[in-house]
Amino acid sequence: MAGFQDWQRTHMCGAVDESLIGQQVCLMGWVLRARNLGSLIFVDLRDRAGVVQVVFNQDTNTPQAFAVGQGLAREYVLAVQGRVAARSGAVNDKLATGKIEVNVQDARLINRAQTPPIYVEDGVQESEAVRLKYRYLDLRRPQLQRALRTRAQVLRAVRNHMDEQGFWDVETPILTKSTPEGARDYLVPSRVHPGSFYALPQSPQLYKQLLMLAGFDRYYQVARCFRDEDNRADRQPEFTQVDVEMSFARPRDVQDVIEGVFARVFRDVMDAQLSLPLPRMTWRQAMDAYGSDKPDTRFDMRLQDVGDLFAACGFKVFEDALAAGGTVRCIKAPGGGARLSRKEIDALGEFVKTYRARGLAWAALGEDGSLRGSFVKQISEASLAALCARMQATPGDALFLVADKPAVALTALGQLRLRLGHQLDLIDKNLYNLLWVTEFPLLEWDEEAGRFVAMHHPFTSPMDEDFAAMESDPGSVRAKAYDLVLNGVEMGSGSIRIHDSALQERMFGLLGFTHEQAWQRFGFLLEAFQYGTPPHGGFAFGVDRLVMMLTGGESLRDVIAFPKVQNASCLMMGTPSPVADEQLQPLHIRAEIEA
RNA sequence: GGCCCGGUAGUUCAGUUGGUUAGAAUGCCAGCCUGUCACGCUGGAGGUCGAGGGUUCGAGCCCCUUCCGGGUCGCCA
Repeated sequence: MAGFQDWQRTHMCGAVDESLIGQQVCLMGWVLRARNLGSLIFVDLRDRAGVVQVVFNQDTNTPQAFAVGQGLAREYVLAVQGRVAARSGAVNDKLATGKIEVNVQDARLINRAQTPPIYVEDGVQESEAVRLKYRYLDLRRPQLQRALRTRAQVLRAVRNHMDEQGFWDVETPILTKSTPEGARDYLVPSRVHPGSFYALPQSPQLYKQLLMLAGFDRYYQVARCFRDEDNRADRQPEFTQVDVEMSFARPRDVQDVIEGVFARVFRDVMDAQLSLPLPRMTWRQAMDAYGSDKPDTRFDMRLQDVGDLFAACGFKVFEDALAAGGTVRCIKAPGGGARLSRKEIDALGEFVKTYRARGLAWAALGEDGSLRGSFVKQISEASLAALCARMQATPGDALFLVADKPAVALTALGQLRLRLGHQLDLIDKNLYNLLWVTEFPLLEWDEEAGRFVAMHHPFTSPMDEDFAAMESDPGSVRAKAYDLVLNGVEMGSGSIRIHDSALQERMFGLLGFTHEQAWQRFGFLLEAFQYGTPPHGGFAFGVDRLVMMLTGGESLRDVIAFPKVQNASCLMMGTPSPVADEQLQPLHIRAEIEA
């Protein structure tokens, strides 16, 4: 291996084009594939810019150069000097550089490679476990390179915009304080303080509020956050969010800034125009119409309240649910919904049960106008007719109903709506539907804990109009909280914060904290609030999810360079790992693993 | 913590009611090949059927336990 120190790379492989025909180039890259025809060897040479064909020829190459070509295998690192030429063989339409090739004049093998366990090509079928173990090889695939390039472009667009809007990028600690409420913390033991622990931040929430108190006025940060909870395709234990906070801001002021950032990202990265201001709906409207606080508005199929039609319909399931304070909601699967087979409908019934619905009632309107379904024989004709009228059902439609507690009925039908939207292919994949969901409830009841918990976080301000109900009817209080939703996925959330010490204590009271507990846990904040706190509010949105949406990825693993798997381990490095007792001793920790 | 799917050659998979020596494709190795581009042709090597236990004359296949990967409910202020 002769090395390459005295060679100067002139072009990226993927950047060689017809304009260079006749010119001398020096390329360096990885061997995607070598086709050895004996005295003629074609090599697909790859770098991050693309692939180009280089040709070794026994008749024209020096024996030394040709020997390099003969010794090549996949993923070897190669340097070639040669002349760009129009293809003397057939043009390859599948290759961006398919009209040209590089005829080798000299070549050097820079490094060899083991036979790779995966193919470094898009559209291959290796299991994700193998790909993640060899992530550095998987990352060579064009698809992942594109995704991470998009990610870099998104971050650049965000930073450019926020800088231009007068926001200062301030870093906050990674070693921070464990707080109750919220997700489980990742903990870091202190060597100097035996028995004490730092926590990795779930978000820079309190720091950014204190920065407002400190007069920074407009702050943002690309912040890494950590949550020790079970993962999903769209949930990683560590993730990146763009964290924003503004002083003297109303909800609309924050939303304007965030809309601006998203418009900038769509313009710079996707070359697409967002129409501003974005649509808005209240949380109540979203739940009632879509059965979700993050509605996918790319298709209609709205939920309807049909409970009033069934108070005395003769069908015990509906009547009992209503009598127990429940509700009956309905969606209409249009055109072709009635063609769903019995087996498919049974599967839908099982599906809603995973969301705690007791069952799924259905009715299908045949092309001849006849009605069949799970409850049509047990219900009065008048109720059926009223239902069809309310739902504006036409032949070929199917109706699905859930009768249950409101929260269950809405969620189950909302999820069913999404499933049917996909199953019946009602979703235009080219749309990017962004919208605000506003006026979230301040609190939600936690059955397990037997108390209210904050829906957003405990620092969220109630709406002024609802102050009076805080103690008398806490569940009805709305918050100055808002989420940004893209195609049914929560991009981020924000709120106007409490900036008054007394109101903050009132809020802690609603969460069941005594005065002493509140001061013990958040004393630094309550004290800080006494030193002249400006009204303030902000927002945070997930970079990983946004990039996933923009690149059409199925999982956050597709847009994070070194992701973790479901059980939060890294298959490549073997993270986490046990440590030696000698490492634990200075930390005053002894590991005793429970059986 | 619950539920569902999966684990067989380097890789992707097939493997019938439990029955001789576990197959295919691709990759890999060797040889041939001047216009290939998933090059082609000839030949060859390659297996702890995730692991442990059980049932059986006999287990890739049946049962139990467990590990690993994926999805999901709970959880994720």
